[in-house]
Amino acid sequence: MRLLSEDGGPAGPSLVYPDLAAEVSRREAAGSPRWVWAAADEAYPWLLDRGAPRLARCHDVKLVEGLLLGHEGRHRRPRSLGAAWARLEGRPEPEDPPESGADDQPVLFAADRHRLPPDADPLTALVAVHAAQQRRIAGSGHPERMRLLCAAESAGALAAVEMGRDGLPWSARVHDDLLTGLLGPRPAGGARPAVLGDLALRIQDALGAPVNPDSPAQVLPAFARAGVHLASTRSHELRGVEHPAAALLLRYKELSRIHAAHGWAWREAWVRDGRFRPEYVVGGVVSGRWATRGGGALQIPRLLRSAVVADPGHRLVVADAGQLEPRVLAAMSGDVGLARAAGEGDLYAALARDAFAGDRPRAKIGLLAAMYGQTSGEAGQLLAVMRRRFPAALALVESAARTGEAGGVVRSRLGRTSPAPSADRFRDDTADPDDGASPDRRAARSWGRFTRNFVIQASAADWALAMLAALRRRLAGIGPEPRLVFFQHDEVIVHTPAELAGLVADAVTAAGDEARRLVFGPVRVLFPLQTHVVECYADAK
DNA sequence: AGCCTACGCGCC
DNA sequence: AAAGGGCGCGTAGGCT
Repeated sequence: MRLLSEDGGPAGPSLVYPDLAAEVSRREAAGSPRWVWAAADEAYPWLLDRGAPRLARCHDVKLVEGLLLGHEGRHRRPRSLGAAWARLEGRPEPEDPPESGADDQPVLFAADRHRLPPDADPLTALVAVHAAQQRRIAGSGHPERMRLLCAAESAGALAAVEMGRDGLPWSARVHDDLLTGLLGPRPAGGARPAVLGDLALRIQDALGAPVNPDSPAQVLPAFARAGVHLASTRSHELRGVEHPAAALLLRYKELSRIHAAHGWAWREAWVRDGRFRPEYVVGGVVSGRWATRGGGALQIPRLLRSAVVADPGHRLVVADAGQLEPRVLAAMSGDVGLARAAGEGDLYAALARDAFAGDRPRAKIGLLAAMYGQTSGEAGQLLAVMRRRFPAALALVESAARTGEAGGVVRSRLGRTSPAPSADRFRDDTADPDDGASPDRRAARSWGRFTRNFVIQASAADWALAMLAALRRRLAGIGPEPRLVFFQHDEVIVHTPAELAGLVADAVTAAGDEARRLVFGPVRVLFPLQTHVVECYADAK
């Protein structure tokens, strides 16, 4: 195993260590190095498997390359170390390898893993690409912001590996009791629970026709024959239907979804040793949100959250940033009225009091419409109120929408950049504004809604990532036991010995403040993290 | 059989 | 006048 010596630099010698994990351990304890590697999702599990400690900091070349390419308007170029190095050398770029799950790649800087040509020395390439990335960061419009973004993204990569390995505490017994209560005893051989078959029969009786309740193509005509004309079989539409089959179908949908998506088969696939271990994909969403592979980790139904139970003597510290996106809009736009509302704990209530005659639901709809670009129904009217009372906030989102409609790109607070619209999804026809309903125009408006939301969602992700990185560092300061076990957009769960839960809760609050300061500077907007110390996730709401 | 899209629903 | 953002993943039903 090789490691670049401290005084090495691009031309310096590399050192060879028979036991790299031990050397990494020694250096991590001796100082606070920032480890530079091609991709944390490959190198870090490999090191942890061999006894390396948790590492404080890293620079993930692949993730940083993705951020820089996006910022430079080259979203679709390959991001691997080999591709970045080939661009530096003026060689043809290799395609990125297909994303895949964990593997047992036995070496850290193996050329083929990163699409390096056979004659390239991986360590030389890594050093050269890292240096070039530092120059590109320094040359970006806001170097401090881009540096922070790259550091937070890289820290996120460490947290993602750790969370995927630690897993979310999951009680098979509680889960089983829930399933049995809803679906009856587990049928043998993966068969459909009797409750579902029974509901299907009752639906057929009610409709007077044999239908598969899972098939909208069969259900719609069956309802039509019964005199009920529906545009779709979506739940919100069925809820307004008097026909007895509607209620039965709604119950069927609810239960069959639990069975199919989070039933016994799901648990056998994803829960081992009392832990649900999804694979987090950092940078999996262009806005900077994480994705997951397998297990649907970002959609754990509320109904099943009672199965998330702390170990004996432990607690879950559950923290979520309420109303994050409107607070982000307030902080970024500097809108005086919205910032005043965002200086309070319940932003929507403050907004309602200040501008919507105390009607909180209408205030919420108006604000969401501004951020999502909704104008149908009541939203259009509420939007007019928003525009009059919060002009700076509306100007920000509407400017982002216009940029997108014209084919331009927008950036988050820290510089994460929206992709340019692809030619097949978008053609600019602003020269022909009278043709209001043309497919091209609709596509442009759709892209405008995307960029409108991007500036908010991506800046919220900036904050969340900075918060996660700060929290991870603060938890390490408490000790080895408190562990991040879940992260979902604006929510984190820490699993900790009960006696440390108070310290963990304090660390959460401090991390939120730190993220606000780092990402948005000295703004009055609050980003409150609601923190609950519980034994069971379901008790946190 | 595998691959693709449409639909629908869970989460934020 | 009208225009609701981002995901993962299940089944159905068509295709090769």
